[in-house]
Amino acid sequence: MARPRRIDRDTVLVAALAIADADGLDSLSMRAVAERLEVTPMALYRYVGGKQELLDGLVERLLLEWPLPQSGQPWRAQLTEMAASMRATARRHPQVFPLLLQRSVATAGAKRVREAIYEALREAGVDSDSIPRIERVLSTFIIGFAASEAAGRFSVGRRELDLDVAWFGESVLGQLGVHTTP
Amino acid sequence: MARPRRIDRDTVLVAALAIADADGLDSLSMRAVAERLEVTPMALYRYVGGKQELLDGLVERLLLEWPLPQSGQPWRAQLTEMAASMRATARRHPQVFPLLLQRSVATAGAKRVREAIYEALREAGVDSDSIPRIERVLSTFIIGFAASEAAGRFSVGRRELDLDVAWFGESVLGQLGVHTTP
DNA sequence: ACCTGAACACCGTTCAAGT
DNA sequence: ACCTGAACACCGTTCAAGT
Repeated sequence: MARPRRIDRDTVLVAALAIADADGLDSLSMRAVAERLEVTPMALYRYVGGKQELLDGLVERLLLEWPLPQSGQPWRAQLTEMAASMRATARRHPQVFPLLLQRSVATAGAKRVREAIYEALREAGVDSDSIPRIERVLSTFIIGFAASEAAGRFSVGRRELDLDVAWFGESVLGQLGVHTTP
Repeated sequence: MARPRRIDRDTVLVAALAIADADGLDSLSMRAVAERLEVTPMALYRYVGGKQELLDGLVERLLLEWPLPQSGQPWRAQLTEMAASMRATARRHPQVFPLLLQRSVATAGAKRVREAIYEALREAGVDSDSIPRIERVLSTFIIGFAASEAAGRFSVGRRELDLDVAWFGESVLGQLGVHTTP
């Protein structure tokens, strides 16, 4: 007998994200998600394989819902905007964000963000052999920086951190001519 | 009645690190540490305040035992060596390492490493106002990179990652003249 | 001073059953 | 097809007691 579905995968992930944001990653349990959805813990296992897969799902959701910049803009503005929205996301989900550095780069969500950076680098005229390397450097820095900021690792204020990111951009992006096809 | 001490803070942290390295962070519990030390879970609470403080202690141990480079070497060699030993530590303790990005920069261990980088930057002739900013950029990149590498986030091999770090160093350190006092 | 014992309020997950 | 119930083997931590 087909019953009406009370929950689905997305309902579960949304509830999990809400709990993590409100009460922290330590309070995020299968049982807490179940309670919030007014369902038995075991009902969740149909939609997420278990706790680990739940965490993977959260990261993937963050990546897939990322606002990507308009590709009409100049490449440098695109990259700057992506860096800013990365930090904004980290501030919105400080508990979940650090997981980004621990999950593989091979998922659909990771690929989506990576391709946007590739596109900006192509528009910058970067030699195609150098693109993957530069993307790894850029994304690793900005994710690490945003995670650090969100976790309160730094001892200086937002203004100073804005300048840190600007300085990094100046150093790395300002150099891209070296790798540019003439 | 004074009894002989069966364990101390360091014994506890060493046991915890061993468990995390062998079985993963998920298997690291107060109870598991206690069992390994042949002691009751509650005996640990005299030496570490609780689970959170245990994790803080692990990070602090990693930072305090960091091999710092000889200060006789050229500044660039010092920084390169620190980056390499950071990645080596991450590979040795892949489970604990990512915690580095989530813990404050205000502890004694963090200060010790930071001062070594400051020293190298001073020897490079970097303007003293710029030093803290450059240190944040360098350490955030290299910790984020090492954590990503250890967690298997990247899809390319070690050789390629060595080149990533070299490229980053070239971009950022090669620029330091801009901030150098004449 | 240092450690134990018992207890409380939690976990993730399996397995069989209900509709 | 979708969810429940009971159970198992775990957690971190408090509180009072033992030596």
